[in-house]
Amino acid sequence: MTTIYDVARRSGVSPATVSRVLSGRRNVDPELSEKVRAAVAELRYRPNGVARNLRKASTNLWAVVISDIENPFFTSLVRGLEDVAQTEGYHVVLCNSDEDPAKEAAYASAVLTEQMAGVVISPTSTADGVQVLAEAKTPMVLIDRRVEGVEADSVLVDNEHGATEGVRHLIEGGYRRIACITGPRRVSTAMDRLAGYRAALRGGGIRYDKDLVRHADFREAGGFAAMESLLELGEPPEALFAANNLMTVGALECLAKRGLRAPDDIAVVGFDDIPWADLVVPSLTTVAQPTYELGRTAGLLLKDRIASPGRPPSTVTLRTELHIRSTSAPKP
Amino acid sequence: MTTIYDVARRSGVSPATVSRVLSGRRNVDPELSEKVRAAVAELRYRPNGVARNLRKASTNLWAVVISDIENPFFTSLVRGLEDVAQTEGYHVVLCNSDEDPAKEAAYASAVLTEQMAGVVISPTSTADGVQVLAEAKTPMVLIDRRVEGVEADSVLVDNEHGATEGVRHLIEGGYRRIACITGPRRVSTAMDRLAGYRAALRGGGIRYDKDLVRHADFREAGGFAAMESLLELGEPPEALFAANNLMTVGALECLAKRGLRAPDDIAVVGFDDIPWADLVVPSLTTVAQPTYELGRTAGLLLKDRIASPGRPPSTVTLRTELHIRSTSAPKP
DNA sequence: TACGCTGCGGAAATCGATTTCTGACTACAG
DNA sequence: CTGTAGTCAGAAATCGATTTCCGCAGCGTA
Repeated sequence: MTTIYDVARRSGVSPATVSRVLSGRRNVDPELSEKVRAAVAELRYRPNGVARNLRKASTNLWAVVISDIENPFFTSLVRGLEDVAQTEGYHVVLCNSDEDPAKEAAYASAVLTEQMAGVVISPTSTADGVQVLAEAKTPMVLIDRRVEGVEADSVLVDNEHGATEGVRHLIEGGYRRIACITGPRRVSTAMDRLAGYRAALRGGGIRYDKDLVRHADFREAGGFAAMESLLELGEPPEALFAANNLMTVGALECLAKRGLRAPDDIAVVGFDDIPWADLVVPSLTTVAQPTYELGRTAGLLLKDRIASPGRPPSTVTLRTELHIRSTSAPKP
Repeated sequence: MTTIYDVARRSGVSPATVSRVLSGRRNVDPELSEKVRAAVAELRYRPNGVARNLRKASTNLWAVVISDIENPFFTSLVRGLEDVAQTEGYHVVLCNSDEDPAKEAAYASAVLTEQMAGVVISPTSTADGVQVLAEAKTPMVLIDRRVEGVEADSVLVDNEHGATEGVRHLIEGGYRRIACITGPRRVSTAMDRLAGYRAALRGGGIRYDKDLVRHADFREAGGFAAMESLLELGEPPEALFAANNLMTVGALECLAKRGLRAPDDIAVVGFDDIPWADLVVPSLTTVAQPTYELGRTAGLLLKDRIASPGRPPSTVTLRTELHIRSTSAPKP
């Protein structure tokens, strides 16, 4: 490998001068500067980033810790983050935690030993890794979920409002027996969306019936099972509000398997958009989150946090958007 | 930050001994060893990965250069890669090239300066970055596409065979005027799938008609436009074979917009599975690629390549799988 | 003329770990 | 009792850049 010393020797200057020419952080005699550039080109010199990182005590890596890149919600979010990272000169390290606190903690540990510049993280239920990172004062942005007792920049979505809007839309369509499949009790988004559901019922003068609510695991299989159990009720629901994309898909599969159709047999509104929702027939009504924007905003916050570590933490809340399609058509 | 020197001082040994205790690469007096461990715990010492990387002249980073993580094909592939990386002690840096050779080259350059351990790359049309990396002898695995003149491990899919199977299935359904929307001429997968299409026609005794073939850009808009142009033919096609997922979606959107339905007005087979293809009504017949497996295989090859750099390059070709669903139902 | 200030290049310290080299000590064979 | 091989701890070199510190030269001002 050619080093800065090789370049220095070749161009008859000291390594310090080479460094100064390349970083442009100090004036250098144009003649020497030219010689250095020539030597760099001739030797095809490429600085060693690791050595630079060591000296500078920082890297240009951001970690993004999410539960699963295959979930379209995170896919798009990561893309938004990567676009910011790229323009700001960072690289993104992808970390799939699979909702496993141990994996989250392992990644957090890697963030620290590898001296990464910052982290964007969607916390698992116990947020083990978040605690470690907070303690180490690593620049960190929480996305999607809040964590009790941790002061950090966050990018959230107005889950309660979004859920309310989705459920209100069903009520306005004439549905009154509306079921809800939400996520685990320990996850803030699950509880917020449930709260939104209840608020909408209240607004519509409908009594809350806890038999119509299921807490599943935010996964496809969980949505499927929850739907099955709802259909076994003596008086099955007329409509369903499902609190994330995977559980919505699971519920739809359950309906398909039973030969039931939306909205004729049961109307459906799902939280989270799914790709090509328009192509699904009947097309799915969703409470869409601005996922790309979520990632982009997280990136911008992280950049600011790194630039001014002392700044008090800020929380950005983005709005959801109700995409009315066919599965929520009003009652005939 | 606490360093190995702090630990050494605290436990009354030399830094060398601390290093040996922690790496376990040499026998150390159990008593000293115990002292070191105690000091590590007390000081909450965490080795500095950057310093280690510098000394060892290698990092534990893999780059994965793909065109767009939002394309489900790559999403799943990246997940497969990350799973291998995790078990092998590597981290994955995500690089979206957007099919732009300049971006690809920029990422290749970053791979070199950051001393990443290896790269998994889906080359853009001119493969600028691949050339740079090949020249630098960086451990590299090509995925999805071949590159002329570059000897490297590759993981490919039997594109020609998959395309043949998909088109043959249409022929068996009684369709004879079958159109094909494929990708750019410079991309190997586009040409291989076109070759498969032609082979199937030949096998079915159907004359190849170049008016029924469109070269688009592998994107949604391109598929849409290509479909429009096919529908404007004096005698429009009875069936369509589209050579990737995004163009298939674009074509379907075009059909939807015109009020045409598959398979009644035009039968459709698409290359690449799409998520929840079963939920789309009518459900889409696809030539599915083993995308997760593709990423996993690439990871395993990369691991081997790093372990034994001298080994001659190997190519793994995986099989596609025809998923017969509704859009290709036989002609009545 | 003397003094101070500025601009710029080079020597050397520095970042924090790993690893080579050296020397002390032990054990065992002759 | 001596010589040799083997173990293991510590001193110091090392990875490759950046940056501090120092010294020299040139210029302006009193």
